[in-house]
Amino acid sequence: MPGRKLEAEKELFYEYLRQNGLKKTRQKDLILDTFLGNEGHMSVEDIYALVKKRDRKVGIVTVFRTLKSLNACGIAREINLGDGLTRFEHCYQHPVHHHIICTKCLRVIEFLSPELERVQQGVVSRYRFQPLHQRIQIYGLCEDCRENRAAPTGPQPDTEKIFARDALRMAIAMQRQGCEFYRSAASCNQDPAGREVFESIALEEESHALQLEMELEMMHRYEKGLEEAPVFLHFDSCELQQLIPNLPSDLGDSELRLDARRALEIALQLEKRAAGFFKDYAERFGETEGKRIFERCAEQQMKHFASINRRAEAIAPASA
Amino acid sequence: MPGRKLEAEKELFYEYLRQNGLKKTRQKDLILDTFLGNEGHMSVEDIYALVKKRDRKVGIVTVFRTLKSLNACGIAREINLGDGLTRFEHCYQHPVHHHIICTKCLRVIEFLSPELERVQQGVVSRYRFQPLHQRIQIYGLCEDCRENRAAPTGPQPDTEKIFARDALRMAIAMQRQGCEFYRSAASCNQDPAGREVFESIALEEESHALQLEMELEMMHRYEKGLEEAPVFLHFDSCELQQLIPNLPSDLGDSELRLDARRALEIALQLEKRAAGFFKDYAERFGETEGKRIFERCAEQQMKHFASINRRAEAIAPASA
DNA sequence: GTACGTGCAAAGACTTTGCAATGGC
DNA sequence: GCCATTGCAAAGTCTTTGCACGTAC
Repeated sequence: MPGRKLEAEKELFYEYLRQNGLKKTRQKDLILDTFLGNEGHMSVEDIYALVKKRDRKVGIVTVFRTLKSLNACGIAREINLGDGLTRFEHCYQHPVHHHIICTKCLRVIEFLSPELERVQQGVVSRYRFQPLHQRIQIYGLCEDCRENRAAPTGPQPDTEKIFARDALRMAIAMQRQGCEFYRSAASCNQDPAGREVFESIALEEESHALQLEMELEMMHRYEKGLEEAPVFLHFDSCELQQLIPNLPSDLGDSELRLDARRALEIALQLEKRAAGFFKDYAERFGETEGKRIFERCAEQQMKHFASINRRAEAIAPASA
Repeated sequence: MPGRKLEAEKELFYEYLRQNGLKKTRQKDLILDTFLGNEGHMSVEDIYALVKKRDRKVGIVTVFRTLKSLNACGIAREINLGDGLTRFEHCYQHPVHHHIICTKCLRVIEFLSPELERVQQGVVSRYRFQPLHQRIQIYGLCEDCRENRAAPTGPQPDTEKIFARDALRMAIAMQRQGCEFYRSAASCNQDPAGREVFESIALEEESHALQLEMELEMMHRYEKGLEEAPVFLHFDSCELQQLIPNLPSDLGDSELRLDARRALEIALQLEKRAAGFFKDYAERFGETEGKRIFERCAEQQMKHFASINRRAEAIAPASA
């Protein structure tokens, strides 16, 4: 599985070479391999040192030139972490992100925050500015350095994996929240048929949540250290909360009475919103595993929507 | 008035020199003057070119060294706008801010967004990271470049002035909102004494708003181009809206009936919140004119609070 | 008079370019 | 065989350092 991605990256590079009339060489291959085999934010010198270990005859100029190519074809991204060196990070199927940099141990935390993006979008739009790329870097001291502890040095899972994990976590949170909503709606509902509807949908949500949790479990098993890796995608649980429909509370809370049809309508509302929400999220990201998870969730919600809709139509055929 | 700030900056530099056993020289003075006399984000070369016009014998090394000193004593701030040059911007009594950079015309828009700050703070705190400084830069195309217009070249007012303007604008918006609230509360209120209270407070707010507006007017008159300068401080009017108390709406909206005492209590609530709000804002910024405006507003709101409080006590002496 | 300041030149750090030999295709 | 590639050296860019002379205090 991880090998497949490596292959895809190499193929992408070769394709780039072909399309530009460039040639495949031992050195380029070696540099690509070295770059792909190392996570983190490496300077030219870093990569040169690693390459030299494998072939002492490679020149640093070739490393410069090859990294420029890797940058051009979307495998590497040139970044500047404020130390005057050009550094390169993995770019292929990695979401664009921001950096938190410890000025003491030089550890870099990558993160993404749709809320930050939203606020920023609001700002630039006031100037009618068209943003093309951005640089958000926060410098300071990490917890370990502040407390004079050694930073953990184990191999870090790569950002795409962490992003996928966080996407799954978000999907699970959504599913769990839906589940809880249907359960509480069922328990409040005095109408037996409506209650039954909520209960059955809660079960469906539960089963989907379990499925996602299992998937997350598998992911953790395959990827060492993934579970402990710091959060990458910051999502706001309030955002999820807002998708939950309000139960009609004109009556006292305990006197809720929704028949099957009304219950199904409410469920349709939630499923539709959730689908839209995930679709929206999926669209924010370039081709990544996380994006695919969001897409899948949106699809699944739409399917659930459709199945609930069929049920609603069976009760009372739709008008129009 | 602007001369006074210049003097303060020079004095700050001389003080720095004295405290570090360094010497005051013709060259340092010339470089400081040149830096202070030019807004914008100048590279060493830029400043060197300007300095050379006044004294051909000055060396670029001296410019490098002097700018390092200016950076060290808080008059200049070293920034990196992604073009590989170290640039310097005014720092003394200028709020820290972010940059939007047009990659075509190289124009730089400075901005500040407390909301962005808030989101960012939320992110770093999840990593228990202690942020010390940050770099937020958005690259893209400005409106003028997208539409192939020439960028306006008039002299830009400096950021501190624009910040002060925006602080005033915010204070005015707050005052206007309060005014509107008291007016509408008065018109809804069926209790004559309560209505009179709201009306009189509305007048006080109005007078304060007018005072601030006059101040803004003066500011515009003294500073060419200030009125048209793009927004620097992005504040969210919802944030202001949230300070407005909800009128008790247990009854129908038109049946509001608040006696003088209740009306005064509601006014106290608003004034207190507003004072807290401005105090909070003032605390976010270093020594700048904008900060002082926020502080003054907080004070004024506290005074208003006290005066309303006296009125409330006159009606019914406070318990405890 | 002492010690920092200055400006020149030189060095340093990072990156790019020129060029002759090499090696894909 | 053509032409991109490579690795060396050299150059380029931005910045800092070394040093002898100058000058502020």
